[in-house]
Amino acid sequence: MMIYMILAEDLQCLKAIALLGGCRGSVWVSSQTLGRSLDISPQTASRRLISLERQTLISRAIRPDGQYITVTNLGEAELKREYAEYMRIFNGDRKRFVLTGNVISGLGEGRYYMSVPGYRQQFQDKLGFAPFPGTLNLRLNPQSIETRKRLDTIEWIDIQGFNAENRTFGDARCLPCRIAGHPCAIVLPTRSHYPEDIVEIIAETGLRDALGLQDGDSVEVEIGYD
Amino acid sequence: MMIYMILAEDLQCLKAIALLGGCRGSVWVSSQTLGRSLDISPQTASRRLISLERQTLISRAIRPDGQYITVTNLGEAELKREYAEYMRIFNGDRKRFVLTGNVISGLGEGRYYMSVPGYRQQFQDKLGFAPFPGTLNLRLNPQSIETRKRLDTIEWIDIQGFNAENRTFGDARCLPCRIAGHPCAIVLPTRSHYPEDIVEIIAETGLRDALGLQDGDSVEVEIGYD
DNA sequence: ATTACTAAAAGACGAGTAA
DNA sequence: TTTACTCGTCTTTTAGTAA
Repeated sequence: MMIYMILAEDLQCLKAIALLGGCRGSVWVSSQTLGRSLDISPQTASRRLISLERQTLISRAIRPDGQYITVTNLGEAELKREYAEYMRIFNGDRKRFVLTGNVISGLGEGRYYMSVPGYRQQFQDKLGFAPFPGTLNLRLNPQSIETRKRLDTIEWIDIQGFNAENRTFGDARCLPCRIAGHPCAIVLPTRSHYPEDIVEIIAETGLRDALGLQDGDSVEVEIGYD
Repeated sequence: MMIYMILAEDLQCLKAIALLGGCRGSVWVSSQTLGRSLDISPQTASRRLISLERQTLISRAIRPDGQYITVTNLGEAELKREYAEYMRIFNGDRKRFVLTGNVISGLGEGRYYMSVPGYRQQFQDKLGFAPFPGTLNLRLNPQSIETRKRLDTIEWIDIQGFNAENRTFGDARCLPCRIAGHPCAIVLPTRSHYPEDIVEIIAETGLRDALGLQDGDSVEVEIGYD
């Protein structure tokens, strides 16, 4: 279970950088200023930064007057893991979210991927149902986009990529949810970028038919009610 | 600014205990199990627990088969501080909350306290207005009680206690908010216990008159929109 | 099995220094 | 001013042990 764990001191340092805005862009930092804010010597601060860089948790541009630091995706993921743990402590298990969006037409890619056995089997194993060959695509309303972002801090189920039919199928992740009581899951490619206002949903049955949905219809997606 | 700072290792250990449920009651832990979950030796785990106990961040009952640990209020406060920092990282400054409740009659104590100069002056200085002599009391609806709990993790403004008129006036804290656009603040005694479903609100003007409120009327309190 | 001590080993810290 | 090295010191860790 425990494969790798960030050191407590490194985490503390990473968090300090994130608090300065390191997740949103480059922030100026010097060993001295960082050291002061963490109550450690500039030397130690310098060493911490080197350590974080070696772990690719931050990236740096070193200048004569200090350094410009950005928290990498890996670093941000680490912080989100931590954040999620605090949410578990204080918000218990009622991590309930509701996304609202409107049905839109997809590109038909979902239908294809859902038919690939390498994916189907994993969904069956990990979600408890084999997906209907087709996905329901929703365009989220602005408020739900914010909620959607917060979902990145809770636990998704990993779907492993594989090779088949002379091509590569990438990693994905999914999050169980419900629409009008139907067990579904939000599916997302892990690596390639995906529009933040769109979610793609799979279920055991065709949701359009089952719920009589048409493009433009409003749909509520409930997460964490299981 | 930096008076005291919990060590990163101690924090990590405290968090692990909280994740086991240490904030909600006693949890069984042994040096070995704790060590395994933190990837440290049982000896180090033991030392960490001793350290946390010395800082009164946890309390322990040691038995031949392990120990029963509870996170103290101080320990929980420390974890909340940490949680709040992660919220700042990921939720930015839009820490927006809405409480909904119904107007109820208070005991008239609010009116008295708001007339005490030692409090009035502090409210003027720290909130930017001198409070109307009287408070608006709300009974929160169940959902808002949950939201109310989360407010404990964000930053309140401290109001210092003092001695005057041959008695002691205790510490308090307040949180700026708005009702129908009016700048207000939730006020709460720091030490004495206060019902979790009641909030007491002050403003520059009498809100009952200004908004035409009567007992039982529903009111929305917005926090973090400033 | 525990906790928690002592003592040896390991590792982190910060002063000094160079660039 | 920086960063980041070396090096002596000091702290922390863990093994071993007792209770």
